[in-house]
Amino acid sequence: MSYETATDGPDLARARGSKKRTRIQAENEERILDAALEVFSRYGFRGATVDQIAERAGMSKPNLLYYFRRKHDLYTAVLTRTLDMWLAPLGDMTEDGDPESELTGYIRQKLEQSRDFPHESRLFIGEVLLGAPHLDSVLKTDLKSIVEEKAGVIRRWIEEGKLIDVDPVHLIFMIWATTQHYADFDAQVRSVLGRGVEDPTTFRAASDTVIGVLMRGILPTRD
Amino acid sequence: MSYETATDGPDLARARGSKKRTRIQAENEERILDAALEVFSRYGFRGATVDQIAERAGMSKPNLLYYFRRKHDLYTAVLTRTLDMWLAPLGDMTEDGDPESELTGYIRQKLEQSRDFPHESRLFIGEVLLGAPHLDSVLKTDLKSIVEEKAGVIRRWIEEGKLIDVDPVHLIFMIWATTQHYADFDAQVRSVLGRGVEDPTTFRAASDTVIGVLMRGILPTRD
DNA sequence: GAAGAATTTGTCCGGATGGTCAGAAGCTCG
DNA sequence: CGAGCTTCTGACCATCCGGACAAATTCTTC
Repeated sequence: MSYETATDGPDLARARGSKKRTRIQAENEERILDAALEVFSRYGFRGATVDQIAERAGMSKPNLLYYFRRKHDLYTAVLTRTLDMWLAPLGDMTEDGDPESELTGYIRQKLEQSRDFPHESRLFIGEVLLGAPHLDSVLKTDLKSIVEEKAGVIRRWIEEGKLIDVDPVHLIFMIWATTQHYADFDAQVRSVLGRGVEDPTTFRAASDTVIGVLMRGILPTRD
Repeated sequence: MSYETATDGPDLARARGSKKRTRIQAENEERILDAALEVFSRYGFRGATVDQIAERAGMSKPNLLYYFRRKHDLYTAVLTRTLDMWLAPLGDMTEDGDPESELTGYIRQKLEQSRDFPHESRLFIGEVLLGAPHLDSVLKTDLKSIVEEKAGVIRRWIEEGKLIDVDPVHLIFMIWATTQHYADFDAQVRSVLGRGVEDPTTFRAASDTVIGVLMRGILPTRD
């Protein structure tokens, strides 16, 4: 005879319809997600262990598993939370306002993201590296559509003669690549420069160079 | 009583001084390294299993371990082999010849590398992502020195007025980032475009955009 | 063609790790 | 203050995986 009063954990309970989150739940889930982000981004999905995450979150493994029943659930949760933030700056880029300041602003935001949220960036690239098995569908829908939308904006700027003729999608790729580089390849950057982007001097040089070269590369000549 | 005629495996034998490699050794080590590259680049060090690599190499796990006694040895071997190739194009860039064709050539080579050897590129980034534990020392010596050398070349070009004033090291980072993006973020590129760089049209658009924007971004105006 | 070395395999081991489970402890609210 | 729910834990299990080993098989060489 099984123990009748036992529950199935907060996730399942909520999945069944009860929508309340207790104070303890909210706190712990937050702590767990933060810990998971750090560990997953550093060691990858397989490299991370549940014990490790639990320890960093300051709780026992079974207790962590009480909140997220499978390692995989936890990973997905962190990933989803991250993707939203990752995409946010692109959404800010609007057709009003001139291309120069819009694009410069976007690039700067991405660089700041790399500096301030390297874990998120690395978590994301780690997933993509593995072929994006957990968010393939999201990439093919959400990501694709926002890229297409913004590519449209850029294309209109080009038509108006405000930018030289470049492939908008590849331009976006270039922006992503050059900005994320400072988070994703942190170890490499650090080996060569002796410091990472968190160093103000490095950040300055990086943003001047990236913004300088990219903008010069796409703005019409008018010197 | 142990089996007296048993050997210690080819690697150890060679490490002890005997320099011969049998035909079988050469063939198998090659097969193993190829298999290891594919598996490691796809799943990362921890994600890859020795069984998996052995299977792909068409041999049993103990037999693979006969050639590389530890998973870690195998990983290091693949990584070293890869790093050399990864750095090669940069070495080709020489101070003679004009900056435009030298840099354009370099960028094109890196793009071709991304297209033709994506596994190598991904293996490398996977390692860097994890903080480059296995090749930290190599990065801090070999990589650092070649980057500094080439930064010097670029700096001289700038002094001669052949390039605009940019930070050479960050420029090199930009080139690496934009070119490797097509290998490392393959899954993302594919989600957005529906095809990867192996597609000639995509490759064309990518190289036109990357080379176009970067070169326009650093060459002095003369329109 | 046989001695001896190189290569290959089946089997096994121990540690790590994801996940389970029964119950203990803590909260909350009447 | 105590019933009933939520939260937490120690102990445990099954599986996966790197690696060891002894012996079988295949090469090489004389």
